[in-house]
Amino acid sequence: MATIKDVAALAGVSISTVSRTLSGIAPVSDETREAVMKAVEELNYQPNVLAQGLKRGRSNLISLIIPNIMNPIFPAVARGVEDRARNMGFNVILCNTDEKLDVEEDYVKKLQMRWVDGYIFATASGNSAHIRELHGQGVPVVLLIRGMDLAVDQIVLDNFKGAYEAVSYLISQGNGSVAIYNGRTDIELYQERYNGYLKALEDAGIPFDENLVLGSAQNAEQTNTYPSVMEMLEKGLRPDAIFVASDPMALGVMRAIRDFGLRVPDDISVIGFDNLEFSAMLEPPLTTVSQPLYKMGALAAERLIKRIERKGASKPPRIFRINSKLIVRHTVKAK
Amino acid sequence: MATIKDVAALAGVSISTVSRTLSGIAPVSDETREAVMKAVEELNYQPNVLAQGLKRGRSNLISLIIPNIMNPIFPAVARGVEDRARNMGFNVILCNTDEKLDVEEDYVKKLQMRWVDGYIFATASGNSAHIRELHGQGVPVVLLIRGMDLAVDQIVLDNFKGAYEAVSYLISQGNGSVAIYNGRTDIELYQERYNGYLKALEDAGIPFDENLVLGSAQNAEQTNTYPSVMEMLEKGLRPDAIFVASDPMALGVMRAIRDFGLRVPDDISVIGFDNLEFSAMLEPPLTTVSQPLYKMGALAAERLIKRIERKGASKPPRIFRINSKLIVRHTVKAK
DNA sequence: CTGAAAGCGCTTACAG
DNA sequence: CTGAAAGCGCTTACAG
Repeated sequence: MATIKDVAALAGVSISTVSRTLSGIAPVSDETREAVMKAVEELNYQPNVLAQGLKRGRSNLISLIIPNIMNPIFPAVARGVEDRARNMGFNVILCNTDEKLDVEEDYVKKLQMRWVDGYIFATASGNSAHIRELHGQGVPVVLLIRGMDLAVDQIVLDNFKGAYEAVSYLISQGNGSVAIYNGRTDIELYQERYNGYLKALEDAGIPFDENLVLGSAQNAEQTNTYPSVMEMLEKGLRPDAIFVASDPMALGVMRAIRDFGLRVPDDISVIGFDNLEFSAMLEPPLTTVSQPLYKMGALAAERLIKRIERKGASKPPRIFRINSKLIVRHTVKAK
Repeated sequence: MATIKDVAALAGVSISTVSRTLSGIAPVSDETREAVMKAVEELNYQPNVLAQGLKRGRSNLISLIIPNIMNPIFPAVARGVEDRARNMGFNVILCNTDEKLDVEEDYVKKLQMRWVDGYIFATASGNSAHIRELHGQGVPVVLLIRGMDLAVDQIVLDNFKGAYEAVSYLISQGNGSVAIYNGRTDIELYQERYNGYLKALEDAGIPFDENLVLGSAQNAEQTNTYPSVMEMLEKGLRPDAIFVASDPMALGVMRAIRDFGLRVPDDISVIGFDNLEFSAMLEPPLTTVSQPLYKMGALAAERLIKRIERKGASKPPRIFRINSKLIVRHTVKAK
């Protein structure tokens, strides 16, 4: 590939002049500019990003750190990050941590050697010392999907409101008793969804029944939803509806209801959370709460890169609490 | 961050010696080594990858170029690539092209400025001049999922065999007439699946009926499957089974069958292709053909990186034709 | 407006 | 076994 020297030689100027012409930062005479541009064109010259980075202390690389791209909420997030980053002249390095702290720390260490300019974290981890440290060193960081108590930009869903609206909708349709199947409440977003559920009940004057709380505490993931729902049904409990804190979990819930011999939504209504691609294609199509994952990813990338580019003189950090949207399909019945 | 100079100063040696000690490539006295290592430890020194790259002409970065991470077959592929790359000391830059040639070319151009060491392409594109060019320049390239006529490593599914087995299974269960809902046959893998379908019919002595061929030619994607199936049903055609060339398309097919008032599998059996995560959770769970996406991604990364490391003296390119596996669930009924 | 020079942080012949 | 020097491809004060 052609280097700046080749361009300088062909244009008959010094490499300094080539550099200045290209950066547009200093004044250059018209004829010089023309000669340089012609040479650039002719040689199809592209500046070497490694060399630029070494000089400027920048790599134009950001890193997206997520638990697992195979978790169905992340592809849209990643796509949003990638698209916006590309438009702003950055590439993104994708990292999967499986929620393992040591993997995450190892990644960050390696990426620092690479002079990655900024980090988007969409990982949980109660202990996030390495994120704090990064931020303490002045490295731009933004938190996505999962927030934490740190003075950086955060793009998170208004989970409380999303859950509140879903449960209120259920109640408005005449479903007097509403169960919840929640995720791990040590993850903040599930705790918020739980709070939204409680508040909706309270505002409707419906007494809380702890027998109607499934999942939650334990390491509850979708695989477990089936037996717990079965168990509840076998105990003779018959809520009018179940609010399920994620679409994949809702699948297991619906299957359990059906295998028990009941119908969705005729006997029990179900509402999910996430609005994954397959949710619309289920039988019946799932009513659920949609989060604008793509947009959230794009916003995260944009905030991060703006910070990278302004460096010190940035605006104070901000928490973006994004609104979800209820998607009404066919798993809720008016009673 | 500490640089090699700091280490040299602290250890009381030259930077050359530090470099040699760390690379382990040249002999160093024991006491020197100890002093250097102690300094490295103390300063928590990490060599600057940008500087190393500039010197060595290597970035330890590979690029994975796919149509769209939101297409459900790609998360597993990406995860496989990323895991293996990481184990081998490389990071991966993810690129989504939406099958647009100009986006893809633009990406490659930018990535070359970054001295990306190798490329994994999982994109179609009849016109793949830029891939040929890359390969012509001696840049390591591997093709994944979608092959082409080029002398590089390729990791592709044996689509012919997968389809052949699926259709033969359908026939063995007594389904005498089998329709196919195929993808765009200008994409090689769909053409191969079509050929497998034809061959299975032929080997079973079942005459080919062109009325039973849906999708295929047009820009057929999942959204379109519903109306075409409806149309076929309304024409009075009643195949015993439909072989659908992808799971997302199978969803629409099943819905159409059901909306028409028939049952899956009692009236019409359905078999998909891909074995996506949601396929097991459908109602009824989908019988389908599984491709080992994660493994294929990992293999692609491994081959690519081995080539990067050996450079010139590599083995001749090889086409890996991976076997699929029939996953029997509940959408096929013995007749 | 333009060029020569220093330097970003490394690696690697070249001497010794 | 070790150090001084050149150089990877750029950018950016510093002179002029």
